[in-house]
Amino acid sequence: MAATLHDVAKQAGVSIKTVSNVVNGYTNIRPETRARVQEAIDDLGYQPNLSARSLRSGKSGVIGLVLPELSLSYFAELADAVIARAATHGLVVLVEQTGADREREIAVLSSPRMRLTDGLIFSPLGMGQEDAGFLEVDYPVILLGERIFGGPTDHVTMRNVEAARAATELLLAAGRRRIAVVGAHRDETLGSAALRLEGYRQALEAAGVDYDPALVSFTTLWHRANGAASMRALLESGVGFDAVFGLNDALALGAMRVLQEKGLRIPSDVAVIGFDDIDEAQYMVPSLTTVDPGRTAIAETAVDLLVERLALGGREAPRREILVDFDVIARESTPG
Amino acid sequence: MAATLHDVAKQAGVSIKTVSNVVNGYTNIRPETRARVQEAIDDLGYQPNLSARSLRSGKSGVIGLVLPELSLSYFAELADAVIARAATHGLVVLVEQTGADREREIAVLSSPRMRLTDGLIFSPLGMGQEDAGFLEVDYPVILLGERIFGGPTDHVTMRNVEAARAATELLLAAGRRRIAVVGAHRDETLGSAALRLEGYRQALEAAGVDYDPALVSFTTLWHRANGAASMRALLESGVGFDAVFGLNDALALGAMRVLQEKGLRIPSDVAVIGFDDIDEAQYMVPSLTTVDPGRTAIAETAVDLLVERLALGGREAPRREILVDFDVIARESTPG
DNA sequence: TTGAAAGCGCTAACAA
DNA sequence: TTGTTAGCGCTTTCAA
Repeated sequence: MAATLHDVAKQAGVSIKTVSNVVNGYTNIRPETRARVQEAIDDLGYQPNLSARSLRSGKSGVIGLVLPELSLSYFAELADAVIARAATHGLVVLVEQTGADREREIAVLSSPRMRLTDGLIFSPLGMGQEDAGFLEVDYPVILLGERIFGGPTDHVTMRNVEAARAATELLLAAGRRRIAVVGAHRDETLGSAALRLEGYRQALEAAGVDYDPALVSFTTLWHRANGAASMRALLESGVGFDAVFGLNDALALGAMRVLQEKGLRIPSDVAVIGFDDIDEAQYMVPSLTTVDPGRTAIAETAVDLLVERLALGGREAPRREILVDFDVIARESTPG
Repeated sequence: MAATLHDVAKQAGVSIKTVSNVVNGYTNIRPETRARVQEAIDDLGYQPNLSARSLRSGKSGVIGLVLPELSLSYFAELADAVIARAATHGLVVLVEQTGADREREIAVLSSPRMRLTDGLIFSPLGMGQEDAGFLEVDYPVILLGERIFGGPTDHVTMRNVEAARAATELLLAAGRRRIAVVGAHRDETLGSAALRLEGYRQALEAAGVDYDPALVSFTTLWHRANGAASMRALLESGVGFDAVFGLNDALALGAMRVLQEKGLRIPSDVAVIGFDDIDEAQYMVPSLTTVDPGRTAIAETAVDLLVERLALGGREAPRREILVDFDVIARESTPG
């Protein structure tokens, strides 16, 4: 049986309160008392019971991270950064996967399973603007991504439109005019896909290049396999193109694989650019030009905002909308 | 303020025990009572307080997953599978990263931060056989990996030696005789690196091929970057080789990148095989021949074993050592 | 500076 | 079938 505050108090010949004070590092304790208590703690191998502490204090020291799936490299690297940052605040992270499914995303927000977290970092992929109401919960939520804007919570996101525009402009600057897009979503006006497509269109328009819908291929989840399938469809459709904008890196890498299967050279025949700057992008052949959307900054900002909310202890504070900076990283898959 | 059992009981005009019974799905309740209680629960939006439940019952419904880092695709995919399997048991997963650092691995085992987990799935990379004693803790631990054998806990691992031997044999069968190894660790007799190297040596010996230490390159963490660096060193050393065994996929992919930079053709000049079968392996150009070490089976077995231990409620049971099956998956990076 | 005691919300033993 | 009650281990007033 694990030792409790009582056991320590008895052994040290002090009251339970004094032990608690020592454990929690309060200052006003006579040094010899502290020493005696500490000795008893070490002796008994006392470890505080976090459930009891949490019940009493209303805080568990656990935050939740809700994301589509860890098998998507972007989210794995995001989770890595979130957990690392949380650790610097003394917080641990409970990770939930939703499979990008709207129902599961909504369910997790009111799930008793998540009730022992003090707050949530929430990255939906299935919910849409019309679901913003579900974010009204009685614990702090930091929203990530671009499925919902102007919701009731803090929000950390990237400059999708500007970044996608910059990516497209890099291709245009290289003289490419027939730029295919892999990964668009149908009937969306919000979400990463829609926003990045918007950036693409803005860049075309600014350059005086016509938008050709035949160059845009649609898919659902942004896996490598879907990038490969989309590229096959584009090639079979016979529509000509001299560049590809993968709306994320996994799509771009899947597409690149198919281009090379078909004997097309990158970047001379077809230039390729991605989005996310996942680690593997730089080890491909050719290495993938991409956009660093500020993933680490997003993760760290999200944790920091959540910690601030937690410190508020439920008091109201204006919601914040944070946009992190991006970077276009030129590698071998684009000319120049 | 969130509703409690008391509030629900008052509203429904029953005792707190009855509400508890309804919440926990006990059977012996009159239907109309149940209905009345359920109505009050819905009405008040009652959600059980998990800290209180956990304090009282001694179980939190949370398991811990301790791994080196989520940025390594192997561990991201492992975590994905662990979380998914845990969900089928109604458990949530707290993820901790150790950075493959021995001190941090040891620390996490006795960390109060992990005290609210019911048990741990523990995948060390820094600890060694001599640290087995640290695994003697008063909660269930399922050990993963091959750093410690014969320890006090259940253990789920892969057939490293046999799988590495099979991988090497595939290269030998293709007529390769100068097989370089990327990712070996110095002065190790245990651990994935040592075991896979052992499998490599066994295959060579069985085929009557001499072991040439000059073909073995050493590194630390199994990142793509280290695979690339090792391959550069091998090429600069001038030692001739016609095949490469990357001790994991990330290393193999990093190596493959450098081979192609240098204008070597895969597999005609140099065949490449990896280990792990991470998702991206099949989208490389050429796609990577590799070993599927049974990652999903490991994850699911680990969760199931932990759930069994949890059900035991601390009663003794013989420790188990589980070896999952592997598969060699031939793709384009090897001939034939 | 330290102690006594209440109570966080729940489960489970026991009673009715 | 339902109610009463003790107490899990801790933090936190309030008092000494």
